[in-house]
Amino acid sequence: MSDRSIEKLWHSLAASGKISAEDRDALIELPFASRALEAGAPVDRAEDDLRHCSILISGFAYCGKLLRDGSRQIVSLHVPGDFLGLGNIFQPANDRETRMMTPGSVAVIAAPTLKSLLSVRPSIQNALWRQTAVEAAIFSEWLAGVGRRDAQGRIAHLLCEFAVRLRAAGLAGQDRFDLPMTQAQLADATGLTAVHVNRVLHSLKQSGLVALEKRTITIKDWERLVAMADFDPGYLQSEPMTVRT
Amino acid sequence: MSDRSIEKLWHSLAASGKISAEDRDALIELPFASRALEAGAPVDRAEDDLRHCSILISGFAYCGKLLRDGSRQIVSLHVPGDFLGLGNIFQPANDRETRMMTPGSVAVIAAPTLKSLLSVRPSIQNALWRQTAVEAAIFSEWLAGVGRRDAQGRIAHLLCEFAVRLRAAGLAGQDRFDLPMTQAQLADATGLTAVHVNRVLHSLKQSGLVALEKRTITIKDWERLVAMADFDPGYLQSEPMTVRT
DNA sequence: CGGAGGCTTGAGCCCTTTCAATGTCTGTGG
DNA sequence: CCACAGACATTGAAAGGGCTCAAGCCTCCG
Repeated sequence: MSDRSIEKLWHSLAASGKISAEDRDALIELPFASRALEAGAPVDRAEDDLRHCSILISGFAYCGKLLRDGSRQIVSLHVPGDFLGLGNIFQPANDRETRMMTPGSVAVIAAPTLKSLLSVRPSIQNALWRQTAVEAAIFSEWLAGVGRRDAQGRIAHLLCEFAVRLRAAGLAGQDRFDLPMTQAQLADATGLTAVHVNRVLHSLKQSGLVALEKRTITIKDWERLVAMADFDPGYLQSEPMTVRT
Repeated sequence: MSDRSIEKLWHSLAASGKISAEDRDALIELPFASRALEAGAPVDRAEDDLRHCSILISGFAYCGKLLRDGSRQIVSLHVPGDFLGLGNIFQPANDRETRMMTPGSVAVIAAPTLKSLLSVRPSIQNALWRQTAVEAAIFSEWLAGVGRRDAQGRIAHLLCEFAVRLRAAGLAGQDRFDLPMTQAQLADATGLTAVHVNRVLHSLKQSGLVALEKRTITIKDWERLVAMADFDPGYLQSEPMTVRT
């Protein structure tokens, strides 16, 4: 994997735990396979028997669960630097699909290879555990939203969360960013209908909370949006925990 | 912690990873504080500055998120052997509450103490990571349910999941078990209303899928219930992953 | 015996969905 | 440069699943 593309991962791992230079080197040495992907392309094609994890280098991705009736629930959104399919280490999940929302690239690594690294480098294992924990926290936050917030609150919450995560990844300014998903995907992420997402989006606009131009969002009244979403960004970060290195 | 009470934990950890006898001993030696709790009692009272984790020894518990408007979303149910508040290791969560659903007991341990054990015993860390991963998988399953299943599907799914988890913990027979929660709690777990939960429960009964006596559930037609819930138990288990010991 | 928490049931409303059609944008090929 | 296709966005009307409100009931327990 090129030093260039690993930077994002490095940044996100370092943000979530103490990792030594040796850890970093060990990570870089791994046999990654870089893949460029188009928008809509599945990320975790399991053409061989091995399971894989990947690191999102550029672009945005989502992970969704397919229900038997054909509907879909998007359960997570991913920004560059995120691990994709970490759960594949423990469990195969045949009803999940991870796809790119935009063109981008990933670095793929076979799960067994990653596993053997982890057994030698507990601090990396710790960092990945932490990422799983943050993911779980986001899940439960979404769960609360879909279960107990109305449509406006859900959309508002998703906008808040995405804005914060983009800023953390250094990909967005203060209150203006590109929302790289269609309204249908927004609907699948919030448990709504594309039609209703459209209406809610426009009601947010008419209320003066946001501005919409194509897929660029400008948050015009952060305070009211946060209030409407009942948004508290605490769950997105986790403070580093000391681990013997 | 008594050898008796650690058995459940031991069982659940061993089920999720290779743990050596030394690991087991190291775990038992930890300074646990055993606490008996009444139904409805909060589990993670943070009366001191330290954060705590606990292990549920007996009884059932839930973890919920409180929304600002006073509503609540229960995000997880816990059976004996589960770790409670594992997320506390990484993040303080002031909008969460973990409470007992029934009388029971927990073994409490300060998070820093647990941390220091983990840094010495990677395989225990691995087992806890795995438990976090399973929890995340359950979250996302619930998310899909609340987002995309109708009320009947959600209730049916919860019943299926709980039955399977109880059996895995050795606490229930084939198709008959005690559901240790009120209909209001069921509602908070499924994103519904207590009133509607009541109606759905009775419609399941009238359809001949389940029988209800007080809070004892008998699943009378497992196949149709699974179909209605679109239930696939795969996400509840994770196969052990080899780790250097 | 009284109170509290939980369960049950009914009626009406509302948010969201469904269905269906139209509009807009972008890229492609003639 | 225009015609066309396809994906996405927008809008309206009507239906429905679940909610709200409200009352009554049961059961346990002090």
